Amino acid sequence: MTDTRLNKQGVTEQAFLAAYDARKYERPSVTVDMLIFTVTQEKKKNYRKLPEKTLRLLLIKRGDHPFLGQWSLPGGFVHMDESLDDAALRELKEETNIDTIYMEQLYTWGAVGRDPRARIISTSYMSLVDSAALNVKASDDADDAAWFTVSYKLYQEQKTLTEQGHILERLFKLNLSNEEAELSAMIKVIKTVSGKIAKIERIIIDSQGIAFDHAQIIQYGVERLRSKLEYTDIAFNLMPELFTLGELQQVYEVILGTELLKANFRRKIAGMVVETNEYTKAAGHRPSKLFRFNPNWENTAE
Amino acid sequence: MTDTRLNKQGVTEQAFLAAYDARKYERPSVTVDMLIFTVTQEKKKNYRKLPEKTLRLLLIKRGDHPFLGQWSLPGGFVHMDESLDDAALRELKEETNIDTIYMEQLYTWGAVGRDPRARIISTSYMSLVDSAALNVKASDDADDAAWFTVSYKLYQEQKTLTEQGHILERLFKLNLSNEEAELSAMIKVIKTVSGKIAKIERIIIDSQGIAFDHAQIIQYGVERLRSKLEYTDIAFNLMPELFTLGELQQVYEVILGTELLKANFRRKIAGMVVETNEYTKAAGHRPSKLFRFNPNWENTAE
DNA sequence: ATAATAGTGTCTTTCAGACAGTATAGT
DNA sequence: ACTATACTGTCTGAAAGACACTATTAT
Repeated sequence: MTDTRLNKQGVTEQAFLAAYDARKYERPSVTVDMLIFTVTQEKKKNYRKLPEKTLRLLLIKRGDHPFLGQWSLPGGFVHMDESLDDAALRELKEETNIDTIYMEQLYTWGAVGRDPRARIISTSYMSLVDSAALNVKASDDADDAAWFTVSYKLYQEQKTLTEQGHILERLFKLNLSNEEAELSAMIKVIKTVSGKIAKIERIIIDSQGIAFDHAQIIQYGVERLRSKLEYTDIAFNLMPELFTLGELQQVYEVILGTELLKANFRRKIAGMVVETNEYTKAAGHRPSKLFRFNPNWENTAE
Repeated sequence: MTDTRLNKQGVTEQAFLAAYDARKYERPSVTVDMLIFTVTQEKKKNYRKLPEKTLRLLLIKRGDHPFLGQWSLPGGFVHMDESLDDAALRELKEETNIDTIYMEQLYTWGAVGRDPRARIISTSYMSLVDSAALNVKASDDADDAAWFTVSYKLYQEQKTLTEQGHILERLFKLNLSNEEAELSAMIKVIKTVSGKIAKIERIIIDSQGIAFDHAQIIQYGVERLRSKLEYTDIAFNLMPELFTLGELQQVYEVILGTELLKANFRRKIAGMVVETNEYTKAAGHRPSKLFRFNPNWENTAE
């Protein structure tokens, strides 16, 4: 349809668009930052014991200023001819070489001084990958990528009552470690309630070896991952095709940072899985049935 | 601290940053789009009946190409010296003249062709305002702003079983109306489950009078508002200082689009409110106690 | 008196948490 | 036999849903 209506300047839509020049104004740069999580197995410590699982995050060692030598989230600039999601998928593919993957937009970070180079606004994405599918081709890229074990805990909590409400300050400790490096950060989350108005503020108190504001982005991502684990089926993106319920429970436990009771856990996830006729072998104890994801699981959320 | 380390090109951080020029690359424009919700009262239809409440959204009539004459969300470009949040607050202030307000970032929209003028990436924010505080100074701005009644309903649902899972297609109908105009859109939400990989896609099927991809942004916002209503205290941002529990329930009902049972509703919100010694007057029925928000309500979520 | 809303009590079902018990492989 | 995990049954209490009942005002 050709719209022939005129605007106040007496110009048609076609002419208006042809004359439009976005470059008249200064614009920020836009990047995507990827939180790529996986869960890996350690070695068996004992012929009986199950191998321990750990939550891992992919980071890149910076080879240039700023934050030279520190670790940052993989990511890059959004091209003019690709959508935000496509840019995220492209970065993901570059780092992990996996196509079919769970990916979700998290949040867009837009503080003015968050990147010392220039005004850069960054949209963060979270994706979950099965480490079995990954190990085939990991970090074959030339850049200095490495997986870090993620630990995220509440460190201190303080509540102050005020006249109109209260202030809740919580200090979280984020630890990222592997054989090569040990990174950490403290993130302060301040919730101020005054009358009916509540405000939440997040500040990086101390960032050791983590570039930019990425400690905060990681904190946000871990919290989202934890909360979504409880009411969606995202955990299965971290699992191989076949798995035991014990392994699935381990994944929940390592992400949530708590122990769960077996009987209750099984009840909770019962509808999400389908049993197979296969069993594990060569365990120093009773073999367990293998399950797969139930693709007809009715998920009310999202 | 002055970092004197050199990168691979033998340049210090200081020199690197001084030479950095972001303008070398083409960049998209970044805007914020505001979803400003309020709940207003209709006239009493009967000396006994409570006045009906409706959920309202603020829209702006476009006075220029593209989408000339259609309605869009208020918003604008992010300046180079302000954060994303500050840009959103500025837009909010321009439209409503209110400072202390609930505001939350929703999602960032980054499809390539979403704006015919140029490559524009837009971060959407949702804010909730008390209509009582608002009516003092509403839309005094020169631009053509108006409040629209929001109706959002599931229209059609279709489930197709496939070999590896299923496809769930849901069609939602969004209606925005006031005395002046009647806008509508159909939004299709497609959830594809294949094996363990689930994908959600949202498409605008038909947008009548709503500019750009804003129908989709509104749909996303209404869904977020509904879900947050159930597990947080955001509803109180739509309430005046003092309110009756009946009024509060009306607000919940009009947003959720369902009727709630009084006794159960009261149980649910019991901890969030504090009673006062005041009562409503001149009702054609038993007067009701006035409540205020309980600022010491322990909210576990977020 | 009546129509409308205000406010309370309680039964049932569902679900989460806790815990105790039985089953079964490999060494 | 022992150890570590696999798997099941059931008690409890909390929360959600449904419904019935009483209270109180302006007209």
